Amino acid sequence: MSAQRQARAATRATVIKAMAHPSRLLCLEALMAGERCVADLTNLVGADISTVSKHLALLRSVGLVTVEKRGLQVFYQIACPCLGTFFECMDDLASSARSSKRRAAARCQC
Amino acid sequence: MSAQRQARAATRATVIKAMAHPSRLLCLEALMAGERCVADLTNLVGADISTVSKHLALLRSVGLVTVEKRGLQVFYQIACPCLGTFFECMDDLASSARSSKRRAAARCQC
DNA sequence: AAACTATTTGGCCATTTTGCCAAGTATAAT
DNA sequence: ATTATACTTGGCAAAATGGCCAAATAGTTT
Repeated sequence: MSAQRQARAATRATVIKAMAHPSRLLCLEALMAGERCVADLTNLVGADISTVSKHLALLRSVGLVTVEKRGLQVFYQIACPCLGTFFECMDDLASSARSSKRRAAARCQC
Repeated sequence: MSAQRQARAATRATVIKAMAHPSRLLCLEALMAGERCVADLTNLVGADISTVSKHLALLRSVGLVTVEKRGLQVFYQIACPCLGTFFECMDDLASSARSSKRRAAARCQC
């Protein structure tokens, strides 16, 4: 019974961990407006292209994005449109966590 | 302009990273059914109580859970009920990512 | 006040994650 | 065929995480 829960938690953690990085979130956010090639995302993130490529590979490995190669370029696209809602929710949480005294009433409304 | 995006991505990453661990997800899941004390969560997770305590402190630091001390015990409670929806979404993603050939059509519907 | 219970904190080591550079692969252009 | 372009992969050092034990803290009970 608990083994199943543990397994599910591990699976979820894999996906969530893949999102848990500023550069990867930046990519996901950009991709929500439409597909982008690696060079564009690299420019946006401001890191080495090899670094960004690895970040994207990770997102891909958990299914958060899909890939399509056209000519020399590789275009990445989000696979989970609902992320937008979730991100806003995280933003709300973050701001309430920042407020001087965090009280129970500050819970999110989503 | 981009500096603001970077900052927001960093903030989001902090919150999401806090969720990105099997034990912490297990705790969040349990807490969705109602508050729990550290001992209960420790029992559920199956790690040292000091380890679980640190996991909970992290969740608390980003505002994902709130705390209430009553007597000797400390009760943790989720601050963001919408997590349930999000987790299901992650589950869907994970299963489609697992399916033999991952195609664009396998995108989530949430 | 002493002993006990529930939880947190401090260290410390093992493991994982990041990021850059260099090298490799694939497709296109000359 | 060569050269160029767009990415990916391998390798390695630096930084961040995770987990246990021991010690400290806070609140209870005797």
